Amino acid sequence: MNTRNTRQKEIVLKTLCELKTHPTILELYQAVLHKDASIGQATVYRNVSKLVEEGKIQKVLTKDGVTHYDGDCRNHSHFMCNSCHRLFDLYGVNTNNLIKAVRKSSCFIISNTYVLFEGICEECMDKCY
Amino acid sequence: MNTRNTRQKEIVLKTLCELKTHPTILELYQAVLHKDASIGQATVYRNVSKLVEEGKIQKVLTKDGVTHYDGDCRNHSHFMCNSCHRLFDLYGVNTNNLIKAVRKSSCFIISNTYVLFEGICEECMDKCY
DNA sequence: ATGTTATTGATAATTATTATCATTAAAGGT
DNA sequence: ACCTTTAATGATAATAATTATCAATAACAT
Repeated sequence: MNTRNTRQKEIVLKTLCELKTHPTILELYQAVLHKDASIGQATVYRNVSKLVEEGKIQKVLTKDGVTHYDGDCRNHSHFMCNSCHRLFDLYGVNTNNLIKAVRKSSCFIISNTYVLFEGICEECMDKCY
Repeated sequence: MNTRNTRQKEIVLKTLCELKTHPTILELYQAVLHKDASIGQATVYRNVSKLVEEGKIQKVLTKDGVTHYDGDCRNHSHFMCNSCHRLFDLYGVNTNNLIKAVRKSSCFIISNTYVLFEGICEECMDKCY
C-alpha cells in the first residue's frame, strides 16, 4: 500500500483541470472551498505536490515569483501578459529544433523543455497599452 | 533626482556578475558579505529587485521553487540538472522560429521568450545516474 | 560646502510553505 | 461486511522567504 485515492485529492485535481486560469495555490484553494468547505489549505498544498510528482498536473514557470499550476500536462507553452498578468496556453509551439541544437552543442541529456513568452495580450492591446 | 548609484548596489551587481552559478538571493547575500560584511540582507533584496527592473540582471525560471538570478542579461537559455540541481547557461539557442509560430497562431505581442531545459548534466551522467 | 531625499541597516511584519500530531478513512485481508 | 493497518486529513505550529517600517546615513544637484 503506497498511495491512496482520497476524495480531497480528486477534488483538487478536478478543480484545477476545470480552471483554465492557471491559478496559484491560494486561488486553487479558494476554488476548492466552493466544492467542499471542509478541506484544509495544507491538504491542497500536499495534494498539489503529489499531483506534480505523479505528472498529473504541472507547475507553470513565470517571472512573477508566485507558482502557478496547470491541470493540462500535455506539452505546451505559456504566455504571460505583462499588463493584466494573466497566463495563457500556447499549443503548437514545437521545440524539437531547440532540443536538437542543444544536443549538438552540449552533452546534456534533455528530458523536458519549458517555454514562456512575455508580452501584451490581445485584450490589453485593444485597451491601448 | 530619481535613482542613486550606491556602493552597495555596485557590489551586489559585481558579485552576481562574477558568480557563474546563478545564485539564489541567499547565496548572493553570502557572497556579498565576503566583500563587505556590513551590507544588510534587505539591501540585497532591494538592489536585486531594482537591477531586474533596470534590466541589468535577470531572473532565471526554474521548477525548484526558489528564484535564481543571472548577471548576464544577454539573451540565452538555461539548463537545470535534475540530479545535482545546478543551473547552466546555454548560448546559441535561437527562438526566432518559436516566436514566428506564436505570431502566426495568436494575436499576442511578444517581448520576451524564456527557455528552460531540464535533464542530466554531463558530470552526473558520468557518475552513472 | 549644504540641503534634499533616496538609500541603508536593523528589525518587525507579512506571506508562503512545510512540519507536527491526534484523528479519520482508504484499501487489503479475513 | 467487519477488522486491521496506516496513508491522508484538518488544525495549527514552525519555518522560510519576502516586504514594510523607520531613524540614520550618504549620494548628488545646486
